[in-house]
Amino acid sequence: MQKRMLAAMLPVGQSDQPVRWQQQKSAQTRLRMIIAAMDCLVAGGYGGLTTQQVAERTGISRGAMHHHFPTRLELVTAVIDHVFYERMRLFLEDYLSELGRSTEGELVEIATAAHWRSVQTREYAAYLELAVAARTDPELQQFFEPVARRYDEVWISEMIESFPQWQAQWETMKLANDLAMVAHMGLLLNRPVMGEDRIDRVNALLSRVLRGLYQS
Amino acid sequence: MQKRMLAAMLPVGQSDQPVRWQQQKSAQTRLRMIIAAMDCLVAGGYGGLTTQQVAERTGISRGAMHHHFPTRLELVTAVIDHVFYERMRLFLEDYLSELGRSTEGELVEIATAAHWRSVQTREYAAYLELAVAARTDPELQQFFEPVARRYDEVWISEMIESFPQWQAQWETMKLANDLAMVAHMGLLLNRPVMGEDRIDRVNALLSRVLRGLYQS
DNA sequence: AATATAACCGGCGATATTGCCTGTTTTTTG
DNA sequence: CAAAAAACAGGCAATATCGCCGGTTATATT
Repeated sequence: MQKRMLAAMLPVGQSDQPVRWQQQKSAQTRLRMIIAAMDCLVAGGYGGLTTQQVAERTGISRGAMHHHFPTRLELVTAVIDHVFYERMRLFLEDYLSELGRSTEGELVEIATAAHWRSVQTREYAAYLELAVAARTDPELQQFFEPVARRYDEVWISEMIESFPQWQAQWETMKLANDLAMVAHMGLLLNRPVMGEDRIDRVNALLSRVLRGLYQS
Repeated sequence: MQKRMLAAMLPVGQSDQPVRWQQQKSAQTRLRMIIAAMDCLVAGGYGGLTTQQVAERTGISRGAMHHHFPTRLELVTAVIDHVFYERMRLFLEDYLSELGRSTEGELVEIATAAHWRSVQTREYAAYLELAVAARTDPELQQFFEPVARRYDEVWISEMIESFPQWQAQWETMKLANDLAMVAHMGLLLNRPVMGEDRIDRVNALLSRVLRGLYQS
């Protein structure tokens, strides 16, 4: 099931593995640049995503950079695709491994805990910077929002198919997912002010609320 | 009660009203610049808060700007103070007026609805941009976080004193407030993707959860 | 092996932003 | 009324970022 989700979010140009040396090297360099750009986002926000920084972190010249991504926006769009794909991949990897490890326990709590862990990854931090910047940058918004909507749709549809036991109350499932999503994002942004203790209490309340939702 | 809250968040230099013409004019110009800076934040994020834009929106030259705020950071700190103060003032104004208008009804729901309205103001949008930028900008963080913590403390302490009927379960009150705070922030950031319908449903669920919290 | 293609390097000009500086007008003070 | 102080205007150098270009090395094609 997770393969279908990932396939639906796969960045363009990554579907077929390269065989030529140059293609492989090119893909590697592109990936290193995208990861460097992600690090720039985490370190300095969208404003800190500068071509010089990316080139320096990647270890290549700005000339080579211009060869792979002629303009900054093209790099940004590649980062957008990569971030959404990796966000979903890492969540599925973590969630499914946790699902196999714990013999029993509430699925809702496992999924909620996995989601909370997923928002603490570097990929989510980069996504957050892009999402916030897209609200005030029309150029970025133009490329970010469509992908964000597609990611949301894939997430919802796959959630429905992955939990057939709750298919009857899939509206409730969507609602619970939305609440966890927005609450976790808010917790992350308020972490410096709130502190870990209050965050843990809110997460405990959230887990209790979501569990109750499915039982009603 | 609200006077004490506001006094605790009052920006420095605004406690005594100016009497001289020049002082008054200077204060007016400074305020216009701060408001223009807020508009810049809402329009283009923290990166869009540029001295040229502020001067242009205010209608003064960059030279006059340098007279009132020698450096960009000094303007930003003034904006920080103003945003927190206005955020609290607008919430209290709206909440208290709504409290006097509706003869009965749950206090929790009225407060929650008022808080949801408060996060849709221009002042909150500016606060959000500053809060997000402060996570990756050490310079901004240095001035933002202390004020944010003080705002949080004033909010909590005043909440406790304003609702003596729930003083016995003030831990629950803090928890409920935290959940509403983070959920509303997350809703706001996910609005472009989620859409109004899902937001309304999450808000309805949130209201139901918070009401239940106080009754248990 | 020779040519073509791709990856990569370093530098240039254009643009934008910041801080500071000099000069002018308006208000306050002695 | 003259001098001092404050509000305001416009310009200049320093810095940073972006897009682009010519040239170089490594790889692929025939």
